[in-house]
Amino acid sequence: METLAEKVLFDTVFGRAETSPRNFACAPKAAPGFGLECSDCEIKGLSVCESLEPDEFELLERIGRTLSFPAKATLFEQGREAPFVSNITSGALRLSKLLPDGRRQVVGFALPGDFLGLAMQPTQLFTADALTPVKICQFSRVGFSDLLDEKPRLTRAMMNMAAHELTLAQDQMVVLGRRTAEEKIASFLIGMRNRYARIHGASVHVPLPMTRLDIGDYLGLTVETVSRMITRMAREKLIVIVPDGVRLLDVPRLEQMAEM
Amino acid sequence: METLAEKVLFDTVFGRAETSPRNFACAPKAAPGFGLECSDCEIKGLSVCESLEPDEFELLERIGRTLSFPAKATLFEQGREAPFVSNITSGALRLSKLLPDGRRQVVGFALPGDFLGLAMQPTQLFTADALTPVKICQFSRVGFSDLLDEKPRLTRAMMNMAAHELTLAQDQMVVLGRRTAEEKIASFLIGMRNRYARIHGASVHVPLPMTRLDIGDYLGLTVETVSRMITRMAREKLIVIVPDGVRLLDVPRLEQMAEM
DNA sequence: CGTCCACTTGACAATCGTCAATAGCAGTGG
DNA sequence: CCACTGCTATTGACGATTGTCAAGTGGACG
Repeated sequence: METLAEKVLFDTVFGRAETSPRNFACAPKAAPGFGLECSDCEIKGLSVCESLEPDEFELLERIGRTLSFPAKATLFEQGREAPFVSNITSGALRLSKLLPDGRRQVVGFALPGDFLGLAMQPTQLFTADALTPVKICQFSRVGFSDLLDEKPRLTRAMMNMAAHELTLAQDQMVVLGRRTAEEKIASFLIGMRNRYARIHGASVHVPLPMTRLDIGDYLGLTVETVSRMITRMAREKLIVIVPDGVRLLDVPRLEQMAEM
Repeated sequence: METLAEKVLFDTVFGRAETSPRNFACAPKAAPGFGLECSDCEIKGLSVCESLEPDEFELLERIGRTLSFPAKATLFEQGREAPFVSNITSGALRLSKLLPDGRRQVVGFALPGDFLGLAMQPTQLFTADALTPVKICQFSRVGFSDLLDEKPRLTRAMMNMAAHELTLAQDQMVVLGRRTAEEKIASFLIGMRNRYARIHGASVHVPLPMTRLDIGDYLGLTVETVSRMITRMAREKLIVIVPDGVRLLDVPRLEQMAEM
């Protein structure tokens, strides 16, 4: 339901994707309460689950369940117990760390296919808030951990995913440490576009479900600087600001600014 | 032993390893000096190897070799082929990413027990330079990858290590994005102390094998700012500058400044 | 003894943050 | 329907932390 609404929003606001979307072929069933329906899963091809044989999904289905959260819901908080790990199937999350004095660092935005709890730690290392209505596929942490011991290919997939996240984190370090405000925004926009491309297919339309404050806390900037830079890029015809996102006008130029 | 060091230096300086990758998994070498001696390994308890049964070390010994590098040697360069992965057994490395215009971000300093090549990518994602003489335990990437498919516990250990690195990277994002110059230095010093504590045991003496420039490129600061902050902290009796490092005088205060 | 490099220190500049005011929009309730 | 509230975004003026430029010290090494 949320997914459908999202897709409608996406299509309404941004028009059709440049290349055909790959993952919305079949309509998902709203799963009431418990139980998984992996065979219907819309992000099968993106998640760690793809490393399992079809019959192995049964094991997952037994220890997992699907859950929905409304926008603005907090899925879990930094420092609390972490009894579950989960796989995002639709929606967007903000993952953030809070400093004692209130300063905040957004360590990432989680999208469909992303896994929460890679660290398999007993306590949460950051807070996760829903930016849109969100659906996840949730597993008991210890149950999932036990499953890893039985399914080497799943472990391998998790290792690859962790390694991939690590390289993204290192790229983000470069952005945070060595780039100007304008370059940070450019690299953020290009990065979001690339991430949506994996899910919806390539498009110059980039939904931004997070606020300017969230973007600032992700890039190590203030709201005001984010706003000024986005305004400036719009004035310079690099982008157009649309409701709930932006449209990229000069991708080559933006990519050059974001260049690694 | 001296012969080996010279040969390695030769290979390093003249780039033999990177231009003609040899497959050590298949090479039936029994040359004295080559091969592993895992039973004598000084970082056994710290590395991924600890996840293996004693008899499984034999497999590692067959596909790996030990190598030494002098200080300032470049182990590998960003963008080049990555035929090997390795485990650091002694020394310290600087891992850095270079931007087209010359700006540099140090993404980490690698110490004994750290693993290079977690991402298992065919090309290097960053450059690794020796800050001190370095010893590593090196494996062919594909050979090691194959071993992972046979040894689930090793895969699990690698996953945990990648996940741990990821949490460290996220902590570093907070430092880069949301901390002042002084806090960055404090958190860097406390972080280095904690890492050395795992290896050598706790101590207020913190060796700093890297230059101020390296520290700046790690923390998103300039050399001058790093120098000023360290000088100031020494003036305020938080630390004492000693040859090749610092001595921490007021650890509680520093920890408070670095607090997460 | 001279060169090189790391480090330090000072003066000045600029990017970005802080503070403040305002507009726009959605939701709420009289 | 409209006032009211609260949040987000934008814009301007000003300020400070940090970067830039420059000069100089000291240690390592040939």
